[in-house]
Amino acid sequence: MTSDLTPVRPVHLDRSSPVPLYYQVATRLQELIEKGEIGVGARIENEVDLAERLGVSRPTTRRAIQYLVERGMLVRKRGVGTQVVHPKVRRPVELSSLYDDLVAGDRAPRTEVLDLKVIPASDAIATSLSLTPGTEVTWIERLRYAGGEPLALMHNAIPVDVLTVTEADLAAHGLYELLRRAGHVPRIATQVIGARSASAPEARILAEKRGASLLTMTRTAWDAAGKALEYGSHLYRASRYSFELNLSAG
Amino acid sequence: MTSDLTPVRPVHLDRSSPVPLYYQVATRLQELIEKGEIGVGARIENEVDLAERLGVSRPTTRRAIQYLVERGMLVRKRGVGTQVVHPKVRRPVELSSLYDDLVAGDRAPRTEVLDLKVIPASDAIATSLSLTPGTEVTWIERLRYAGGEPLALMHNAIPVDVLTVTEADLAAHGLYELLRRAGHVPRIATQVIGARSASAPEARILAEKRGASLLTMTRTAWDAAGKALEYGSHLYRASRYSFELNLSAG
DNA sequence: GTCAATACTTTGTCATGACAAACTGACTTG
DNA sequence: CAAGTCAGTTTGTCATGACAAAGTATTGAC
Repeated sequence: MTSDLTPVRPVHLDRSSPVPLYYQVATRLQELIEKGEIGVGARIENEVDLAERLGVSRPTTRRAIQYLVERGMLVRKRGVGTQVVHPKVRRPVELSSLYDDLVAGDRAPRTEVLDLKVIPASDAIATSLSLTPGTEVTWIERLRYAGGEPLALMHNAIPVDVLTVTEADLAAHGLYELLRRAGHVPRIATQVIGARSASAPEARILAEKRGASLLTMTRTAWDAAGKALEYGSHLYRASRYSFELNLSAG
Repeated sequence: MTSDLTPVRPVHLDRSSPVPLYYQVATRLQELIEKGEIGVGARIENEVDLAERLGVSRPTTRRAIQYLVERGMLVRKRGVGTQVVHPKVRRPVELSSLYDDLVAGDRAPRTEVLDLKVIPASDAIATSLSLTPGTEVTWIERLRYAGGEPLALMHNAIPVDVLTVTEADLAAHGLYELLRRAGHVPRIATQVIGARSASAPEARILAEKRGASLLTMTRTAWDAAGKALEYGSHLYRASRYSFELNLSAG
C-alpha cells in the first residue's frame, strides 16, 4: 500500500551451509544497501512479509535486521517500519592494527625492526598487562613506513607465553595478524590517544623537525578470556596520520 | 557437578513492569558481577537451569546474557559455559561531550562563549552536515576551562532547525545536553583525531607556548533518523588532555 | 598406559505462535 | 472545522520446542 516500500528481490539462501541463516540474510541486505539498490531513507519490507518471502521464520529475519541496526545502517520504529539511514558506517570501532589499515588503504607498508629482545617487565608494563613485575616479556621496537616515508615508531611488550616472533615475522606481518595466527584473538582494548612534541632523537628517526607534533597512542589488548595479550606505546607523525573513529550509541 | 558454578540467588522479577524481562535479568546479573558476588573467571549457571530457576524462557535468558556479552562483561563458549571476564569495561565507546566527561570527573568545568552567530554554511561544513551550501547554521566558538585553566578551544556548526541556543545556555550546559533536551539524541558519529602545532593566536588563547602540541578532533554527529545534528572542530591542549577509548570487537 | 571412540554438557540456530505497544491515518463527533 | 476515537500496521517481547555443533569427560580397546 505504501509506495516507497522496496521489495528485496532475488535471494538465494543455502540451508546446508554452515553460515547461519540470519547472517546470510543480513549479508544480502547489506549488499543491497551498499550498492544503493535500497536508497537512503527508503523503507524496507516489514518483518513478517520479508520472512515469509524468504522462507525463514520471523525471529531469523529480526536477527538479521537487528544485526544491521547495531551497525548503524538501519533504523526501526515501532508502528512505522525499518528505514535505511547510513550506508557507510559499518562497525563502531575497528580493533585492528596500523599494518592492516595501511594494507587496506594501499599505502605500501614496510616494517623495520629496530629492536627485539626478551626482558623482565618493568612495573609500568607489568601493571598494564596484569602481570607480576619481573615476568618475562618480549620487547619490540619497530619503525613503520608507508609510501616510502617513516610514519610511526612503535614499542610493544608481549608476554612470552603469548607469542614468540622472529624479525622476519615482524617485517612481513602486522602484530595483530601474528597474534591471531597464534590463536590469540584480541577482543577488548583500552586506548589512550594524546599528543606531544618530538624529542631530538624521535624527530631524527621519524624524519621530522625537532619539536614537531606527534600523536601518541598507548593500548592494552585482552583476549576473550581476559588474558592480556599486548601493551603498545606508539608515536605517529601527526603530519601524516590521524585516527578515524565511527561511534554509535544505544 | 562443577564446583566454580555460581548460582544467582535472590531474584525479583516484576512481570507487570514496563521494563522488559530480559533487561531486568541483565541488570540483576550486572549488579552481581559489579559487586563482585560473581568473581572474575567464575562460571555462571547454564542458560537452561538459570531460565528455569528465574521462571522465564530460555530465549529471554539468552537475550539478557547476550546483552552483557556485548558489553564485554561476559564470555560464552559453546560446550563450556559463560564466564565473567571484565567487570569494568561497560560500553565500547561513549558518545558524550567533553563537558559531561569533566563533570563526571569533578574537574570544575567552565565555559566562555567567544562567538555565537547565524551564518550560511561554508562548502566544507555543508558537506560534513549533508546540507546544501548556504543553508543557515549556528556557529559557536567556545573556550572550555577545567580547574581554572583553559583546556579546549571548540568550534561548532549546528543547523538552525536543530537547535537555537543562547549564550547563557552554552555557559551553563554541554552542547550534547542541550541537543538531547531539544529532543535530538546523537546516535552515530564519525570522529577524526589528529595533532598539530599551535599557531600564535591559538597558543595565546589556550595559555600555551607557540608551537606547542595540540590535539585536534573533528566530529559529525547524526541522530537515529540519519539527520546531521552537529559538526565540531576542536583543539585541546595536549599537555592537559587525552582521549580514552574502550574498544571491543566481535 | 595411551589413544581413540563415545556420551554428556552447554551454547548456537531456527521455527511457530501469541500478545503488547507505538505509530499512522481515517472516521466520527461536537 | 477541529479534536478525539478507533482500526490497521509494524515492531517489541515472550514462551515452547527441537535439533545442531563444539567442547569436556569418560570409557574402552589395544
